[in-house]
Amino acid sequence: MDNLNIVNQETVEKVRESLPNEEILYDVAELFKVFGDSTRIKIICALFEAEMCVYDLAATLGMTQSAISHQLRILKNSKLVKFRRDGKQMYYSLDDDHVKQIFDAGYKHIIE
Amino acid sequence: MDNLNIVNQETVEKVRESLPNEEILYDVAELFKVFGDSTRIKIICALFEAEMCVYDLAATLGMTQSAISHQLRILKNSKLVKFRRDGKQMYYSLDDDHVKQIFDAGYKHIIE
DNA sequence: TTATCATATGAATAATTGTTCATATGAAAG
DNA sequence: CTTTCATATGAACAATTATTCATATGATAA
Repeated sequence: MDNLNIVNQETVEKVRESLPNEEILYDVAELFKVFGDSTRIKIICALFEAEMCVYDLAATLGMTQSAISHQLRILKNSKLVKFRRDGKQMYYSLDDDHVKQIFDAGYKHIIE
Repeated sequence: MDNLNIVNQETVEKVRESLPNEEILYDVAELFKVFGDSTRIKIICALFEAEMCVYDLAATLGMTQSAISHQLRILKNSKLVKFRRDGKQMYYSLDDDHVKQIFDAGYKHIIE
């Protein structure tokens, strides 16, 4: 990738300087990837309403316990959900307001 | 998936009623999926600064013209970018403010 | 301690997806 | 019209990923 064919050198330089660093952009993309799956979006939406245990989430979404649990792990790893134990159940809930803000931003784009 | 083992029937019912419809959630997930790739996030970030032609985007990101073009097509299909011709070049730019709002929401979560 | 039950997890599979390479397209310049 | 050049696109490949099935874990209840 040489520079011989660059059309607008100034623009390229300006943009190169303005780009957030590689690693942050990678993390941002990874974060959006978590939102980029129907099952996880449904889990997130469900948790806007109430904290829920794994089996109830599965029943609500019509999916297996295992599938939900795998997806919850991804949400956990991304620090989007937190959980607590109550008796035999693990109750999951959203970790912070950012989740709602991110969801809403995307949701707005779709419904408009 | 029967209801025999549901732990909190009321919660399940409340959440079932509150969930946005299936199709909208699917579209929301599809939208976030577009943001969930490093290359596309970089393209989006670059276009925050200036409209750019395909080759300059490729040069800026250190990628091939073909890879960028393929990703621009995905951004185009999602109505996130628009474009115009100027001479031999196609100049791409962001289609609306939602793009920035969505990006910012995710970016905030990462840097905090 | 033992049995039970909700949840977690590993392996396997199918599907999706990003990049490359080769080539097509189509507007502009000659 | 013909050539050139920027961009677009199709096919192929490798990598990633969501779900399923089977089973492990570990807290609770007995």
